Formats: sequence, structure tokens, C-alpha cells
Amino acid sequence: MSPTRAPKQTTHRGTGFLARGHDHRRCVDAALSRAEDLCAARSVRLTGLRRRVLELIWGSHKPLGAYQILEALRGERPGAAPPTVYRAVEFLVAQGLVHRIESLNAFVGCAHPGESHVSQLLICRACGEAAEIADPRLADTMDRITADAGFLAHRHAVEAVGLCRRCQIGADPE
Amino acid sequence: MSPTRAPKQTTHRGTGFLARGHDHRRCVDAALSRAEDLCAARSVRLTGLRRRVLELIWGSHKPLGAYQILEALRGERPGAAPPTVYRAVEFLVAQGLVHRIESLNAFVGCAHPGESHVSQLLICRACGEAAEIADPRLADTMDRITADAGFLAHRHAVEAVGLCRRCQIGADPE
DNA sequence: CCTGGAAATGTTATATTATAACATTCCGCC
DNA sequence: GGCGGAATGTTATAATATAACATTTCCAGG
Ligand SMILES: [Zn+2]
Ligand SMILES: [Zn+2]
Ligand SMILES: [Zn+2]
Ligand SMILES: [Zn+2]
Repeated sequence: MSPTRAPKQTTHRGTGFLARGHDHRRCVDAALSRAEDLCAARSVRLTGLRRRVLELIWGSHKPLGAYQILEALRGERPGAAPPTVYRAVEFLVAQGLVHRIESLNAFVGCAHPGESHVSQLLICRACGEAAEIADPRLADTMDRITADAGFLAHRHAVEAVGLCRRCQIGADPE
Repeated sequence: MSPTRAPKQTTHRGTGFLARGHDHRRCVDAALSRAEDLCAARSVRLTGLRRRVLELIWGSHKPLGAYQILEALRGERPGAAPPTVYRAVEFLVAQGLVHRIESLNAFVGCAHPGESHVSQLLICRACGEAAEIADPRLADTMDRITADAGFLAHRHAVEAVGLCRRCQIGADPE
């Protein structure tokens, strides 16, 4: 093993909360790169604004509200207004690059863009971070239940609020 | 079997969407009666206002927004204002008599008050009705998943949007 | 009964979230 | 270069939710 190899990092895809000290730039870079590829493949335009909003949302693993995004944009884009943000996130959500967390009125980067999946979010009420999981057991169960009910599900969402492992053991939430 | 027995009605508890022609007064009466009992047992006060708001929410199986409730209240309670409604629904939600549907900013009567359960709601985007189901498979799956993630869930919610059986077969949504 | 104090409701004002409507700019395409 | 649709800018307003303080209601205890 070379001592200069890149440090290990658990992938950010679907494995729950990441360690506090993880190299978050890799999360951001991977997300932006993935988004570029997906949008190119779909012939939709990941414009500068949309890319920047995606980057802001990926700024951390804490969901970001529309007006928080707006505030961040204002410094660099004087004309930014609510529709600026809402239109960008509408695009990002439609492309499956971002999830809207209904119970928070906030947005978080999707950990599985381009893969069909049910959004399953664990939201820590201590540190505020949200982790997306993609457990096929849950998707299967949902499919069975809706089928049993004769319900044709178009989209569904699972949101759980509680304490992540770190915050349970009394770690500093920040 | 006596010919004068009450007509059969599928219980409203956890069985999905009810038939169009079901005797909805029985849903309402059962819900209000159950609420009285629960509140008495818990020594909390189901005041006139709270009872009335619960009755309004149970007015149909379509989720009701806070300002729709307010509009209905205004005719009978001149001083009604947003806090009137929000405080009443806060109580009803805290007592588990009503669920808030985050994706709609609306409220619907709980089909399983007093029973510990995960809110699982199927929302028809054609007729607007919401059906609560209580499938133990889903609760179990959620428990396993959160446990695997080391997450201590405090509450969680499942919301699915799609088409109920009636609306799939082209029935008049109303 | 009366009454102290907490809970509930009334009342006014405002914060937060989201969208409508129309103008302008951008950008690929011819 | 200029046509046309998509994206963004701009202004205004709608829809949802809460803060803060005043008043009323309701009991439990005297
Ligand atoms: Zn990260
Ligand atoms: Zn996702
Ligand atoms: Zn009914
Ligand atoms: Zn319920």
C-alpha cells in the first residue's frame, strides 16, 4: 500500500450519515460532475445558475431553504429574487438531482441521481443533517402495500426525524 | 339476520379508500366519540373549538388546509383568526387525532387514534382523498432500516401520491 | 360561593414560503 | 445576423405560519 494513496472515504451514496471529518469537497465534486453528465445525456441545460444552486445545496449535508439559497446567491447575482431560486430548484428536483424535504420546506442533494429510487431521508434533529438511504426492502414493501391497496403510486417519500448515531452518543452536534 | 340491521360498512380504520357511497356520518361520529374517550382518559381538554375543528377536518376524507378550516369557522365564530386554527390543530396533532400531510400543508383525521402507528398516507391526485393505512410490514421495515443505520427515529411519515383504484378505472373523481 | 392561577382563546401584527405575470436576455439554429 | 424558444430578470402578491400580548374560561383549593 502506498502511503500517498487517497484517504478512504465511504461513498456518499446511500450509506447514511457520513463522518464529521469526511472530505466533503469530494461529495460536491462528484455531485456536480454526475449532474453534468446526466443533463448532457438528457439534453437539458444545466446552466450556470442551476449549477450554482446545486452547488449551494450541496454546500453541506444540511437541507437548505429557498430563502437561504437566495441569500447566498444575492452576493454574487444582484438581481436574484425568489423566482430565481424556485425555478432553479424546480429544474433540479425535476431532474432528480435534488430532493425537497416537505417537512422542512428545504432541499438536499440527491445521493442517487439517475437511479430510480424512493427518497428515504433520515433527518437528525440535533445536528440538522439529512442522510438519504436507498434500501430496496423499503421500496419493495411500499410496492407491495400500494399494490395491495389497488393504489397506483406516482411518487412517494419517506421522511424520518430523530437522532443520528453521532448525536445519540452525545457528540457535539456541530 | 334481521332485515333492519345496520348496513355493512367497511370500517374506516386502516383499510384504504372507502366506497363513494359509504355512510360518512359514521366515520365522523366514530372519530368524535373516540376523541372524547381518548381525551378524557388522558385528562386533556377537547374543548368546543377543538372538537369543532376535528369535526371540520373529518368533514370528508380530503385533507383540509388551515385556511379552509378558518373559512369554515368564520361563519360560526366571528373572532376566528389563523392562530385559532393553528392552535387547535396543534393540539389535535399532538393528541394523535389528526395527521398533518406535509406535502399538501393540510390535515386529515387519523384512522388509528390512540394506537401507536406510523402514518402511512395514500393521496389520490385525481379525487383528492387521502387514505391512511397501517401496514405492519412497512413499520417493521422502517424499524429495521433505521436500526441498521444507527438512527433513533422519533417520528416518521410515509406519503404516497398517485391514483386510487376508483380514479384509475376512470370513475368520476368527485 | 369566591378567587388565584393556569390554560385556552381573542386580537393584532408580522414572518416565512411560494407563485403570478410580464419584460428582457440568452443561445442554438438557420 | 436574426428568428424563436428557453432561461432569467423584475415587480407584485398570494398562501402559509407564528410572535406577542390581552382577555376569557375553567377548575382546584380555600
Ligand atoms: Zn459530504
Ligand atoms: Zn435521491
Ligand atoms: Zn367516511
Ligand atoms: Zn394515523
